[in-house]
Amino acid sequence: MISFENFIMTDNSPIYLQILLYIKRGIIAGIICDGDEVPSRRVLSALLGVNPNTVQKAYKMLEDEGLIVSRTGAKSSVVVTEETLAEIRAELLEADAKDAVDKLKLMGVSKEEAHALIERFW
Amino acid sequence: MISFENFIMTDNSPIYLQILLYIKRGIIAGIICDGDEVPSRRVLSALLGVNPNTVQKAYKMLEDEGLIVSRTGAKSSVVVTEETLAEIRAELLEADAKDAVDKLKLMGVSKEEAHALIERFW
DNA sequence: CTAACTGTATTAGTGTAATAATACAGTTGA
DNA sequence: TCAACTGTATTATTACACTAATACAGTTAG
Repeated sequence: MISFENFIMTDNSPIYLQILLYIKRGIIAGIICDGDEVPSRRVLSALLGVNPNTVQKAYKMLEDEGLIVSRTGAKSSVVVTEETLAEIRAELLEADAKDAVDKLKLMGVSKEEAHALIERFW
Repeated sequence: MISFENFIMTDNSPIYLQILLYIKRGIIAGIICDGDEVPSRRVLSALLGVNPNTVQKAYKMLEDEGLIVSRTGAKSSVVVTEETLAEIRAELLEADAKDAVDKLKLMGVSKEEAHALIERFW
């Protein structure tokens, strides 16, 4: 059963996307592995304090991407292959790094300062 | 007149917030300075391909934060004091760095890899 | 077996982002 | 002066995120 301990609700982006990204990042980190069970829609919605439909939307998108399998009545679990792992790693890790670099550059931060910021907030 | 050359529409966050943040980051970078004129609501909306009301919403929020001054009929311009500069710098620069660090950590990236990513995408 | 859980689906309602079309008041430069 | 710009405001409409309540079908552990 995968954990949502480190899940933090950030603003300005849809909750279903935050759930989706949290799971994808967990997969990239190797914390969430092939075969791991995800919490049921009802359980996770209660845990996060959101509507079951919101969780369902996130899970449905994950299923459409082939990252979880669901069947009526049974628990849903994670599916990770080498291909999908490489895909989402390229999709997220690089996107996040690029996004951060862009923002810092826009604020006139030098590369040295960027490294210092990494050190400071790590 | 401040420029929107480097403005890129990123998804999943409201356009009016993207406009607001673009201007704040420009102020932090020192590219947008006290007294600089901002494009009129109609001009900027045409430039970005969005509705004038969307720009107005961003400008209204900037005015509420004391970062621009507007008066009917005249052009609006930026107001930057040492205090507001320090405020938004702390608000944005640290938030962006912290956000990036959190995301990378969540993906199991090491501090060394993070530095490498900065180098790669700078 | 069956109760308690699963996933899935539907309908209705709320709030907000964004668009569209106007209107009006004030400023400014030629 | 006055036309062309400014800011500001209003109303209506669309789309989406989210909530709420409910229903039904299938699974699973005791």
